[in-house]
Amino acid sequence: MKMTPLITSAVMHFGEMGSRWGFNRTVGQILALIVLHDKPLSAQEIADGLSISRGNTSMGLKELQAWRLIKQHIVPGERKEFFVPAGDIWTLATRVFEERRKREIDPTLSLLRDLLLDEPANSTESNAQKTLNEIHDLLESVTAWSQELQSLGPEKLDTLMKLGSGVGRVLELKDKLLPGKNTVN
Amino acid sequence: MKMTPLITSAVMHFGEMGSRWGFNRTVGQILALIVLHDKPLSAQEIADGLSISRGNTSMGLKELQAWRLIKQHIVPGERKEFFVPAGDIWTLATRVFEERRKREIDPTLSLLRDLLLDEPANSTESNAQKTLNEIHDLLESVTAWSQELQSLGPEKLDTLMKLGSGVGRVLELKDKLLPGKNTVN
DNA sequence: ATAAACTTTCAGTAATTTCTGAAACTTCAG
DNA sequence: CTGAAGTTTCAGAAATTACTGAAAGTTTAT
Repeated sequence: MKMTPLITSAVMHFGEMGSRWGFNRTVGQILALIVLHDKPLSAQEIADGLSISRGNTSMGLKELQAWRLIKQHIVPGERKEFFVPAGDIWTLATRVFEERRKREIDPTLSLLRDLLLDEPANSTESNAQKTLNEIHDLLESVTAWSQELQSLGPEKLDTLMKLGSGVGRVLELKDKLLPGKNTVN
Repeated sequence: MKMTPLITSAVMHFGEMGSRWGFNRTVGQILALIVLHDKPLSAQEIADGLSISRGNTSMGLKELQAWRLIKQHIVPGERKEFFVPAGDIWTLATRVFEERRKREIDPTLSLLRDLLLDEPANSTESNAQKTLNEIHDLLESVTAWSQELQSLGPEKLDTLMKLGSGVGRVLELKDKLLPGKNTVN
């Protein structure tokens, strides 16, 4: 499997960024390698290409499958397992986004719900609860919103994003269009 | 400074989540502590409350200031420095979002621009470039979008988020409203 | 100018995370 | 059933990241 200079720099970069995106260096590298090659890759090719151990490769592939970013690809007549991206770039981005939401927001939402059920023991707690409640509401909005965006699908998402500063204007007009929706101001 | 059970669990939780949100455990704990207390806190109170070293506290506070999540608060007649949240919950969320975008997206965007300038050496590279270009466009959309959302401000953002499934419908109607905007489909 | 009250820095240590590679496991062909 | 071709697991090693605390730095009052 070819590792041209261009591909190498991209792979290395995605490795470095990996840790910021919720997975570790090798997982990032493996993902980049698989996404940038149109041909399905075997675990061994990946290990060789990145000069990492076969064991590490196996764990990385496992994690990428848990994130639903790659999938197995069966080559008829071949014993080995091959891997390909689980979808197009938009799909992958969406999955990363979704998965991070699960890890970064959901556990907090769940804790906040519990904490808000307790009776405040004094004014300090009562005040803290007020803040926790704001955080809770914010996270719920974000969650609902992100699920809404998910359900739009790539094309509409793209339209929405390209709408750019039009969003503000659409928002101003929305009351006339959608009288059923409640207004905040 | 009181550490009631409720506040303690919240602080501990935000500490654990901290690493997932881009900063480390103690930084998360310090932030939670400051946000949940209406009174300004001194570095010493924070160190004591969390049982961490004064040095670590100092570094944590520095980082939170770099993220623009807390600010100094001068108490007349006091020599010590006190710290308070840099704004309301929405402001803080926005800042975290913005800061993460800078760390997680901008460097990649910049690398991709460079890689796309190179002439592809062969068909493998040319294919990889096609994919890199898709990633580039996606990240640019996300960046533009997130800046757009920033500029709406908390109230409108809240309206937009609460709009929920109305977003899809607004989108369908937008052509009639904003004939100037280009359409993707 | 001194000292008290406070903050920051940073070298060394501790804790955590990641990686390796050998052993165990699985699957298939003959 | 045996062994070859492959995959996974996991204990220990390596690398990275976070934390401590003593020393150096800063600011203010006298």
